[in-house]
Amino acid sequence: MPCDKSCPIEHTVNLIGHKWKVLILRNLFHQGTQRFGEIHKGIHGISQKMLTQQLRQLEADGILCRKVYPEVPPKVEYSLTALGESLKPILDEMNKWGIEHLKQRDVD
Amino acid sequence: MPCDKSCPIEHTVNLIGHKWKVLILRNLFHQGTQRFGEIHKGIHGISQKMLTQQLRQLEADGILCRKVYPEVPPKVEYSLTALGESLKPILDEMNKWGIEHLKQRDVD
DNA sequence: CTGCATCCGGTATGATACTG
DNA sequence: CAGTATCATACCGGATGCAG
Repeated sequence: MPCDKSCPIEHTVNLIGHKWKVLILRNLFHQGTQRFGEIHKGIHGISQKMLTQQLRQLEADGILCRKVYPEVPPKVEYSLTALGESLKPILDEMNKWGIEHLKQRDVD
Repeated sequence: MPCDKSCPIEHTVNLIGHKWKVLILRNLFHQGTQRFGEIHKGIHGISQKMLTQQLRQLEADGILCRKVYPEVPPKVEYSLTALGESLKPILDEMNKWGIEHLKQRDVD
């Protein structure tokens, strides 16, 4: 029933249903405003191209804000918008679940 | 800091950080135990192969249970395990966020 | 008839090198 | 430093085939 195109979960997934996007959000939630290189270092295994692509999509969806400083060397900062901040409860739940599940893993 | 390999969010993302997996979980949470064809119909745009692949991964990770009935015509049912059920709060938050955000969209 | 494995063509992704 | 361009590769979707 909620599986139409107006399904809330489907809508959410269309915006952040991608591994890298969640990890980008995690970084911004935890570190606040960050530069491109900072985010890149903080996410293990992502390529520059993929990071650029995902950042641009998140920006286009109004989840984060991209601020370019016209300097040399170039400096670009990314920060969460209000819409991005509103995703925090989801990230929190994922964090809580991960903690619980890692505890169980340790028991094994 | 939490960005090591033991980061809870990264762990969670590795298990369900995929668009189709979240939608599969949504279906099972909403409809309970379902057959392959039911899930396929319920998720718009997914191919049979992708559905099979994602279901197998979720099964391998212990999130859902696959039960084959040796009948003609064949029948395969998928249901959530206890581990899968424990993901519900995450789905709930995604649902809540989607509802809120769709409301804002309507205003536009 | 259902569930799913295989083959093939298009698309997305990763590694590297290069630019402003 | 923050990307872009290029190319090799891996992944994905669609059609087909097959077993039960």
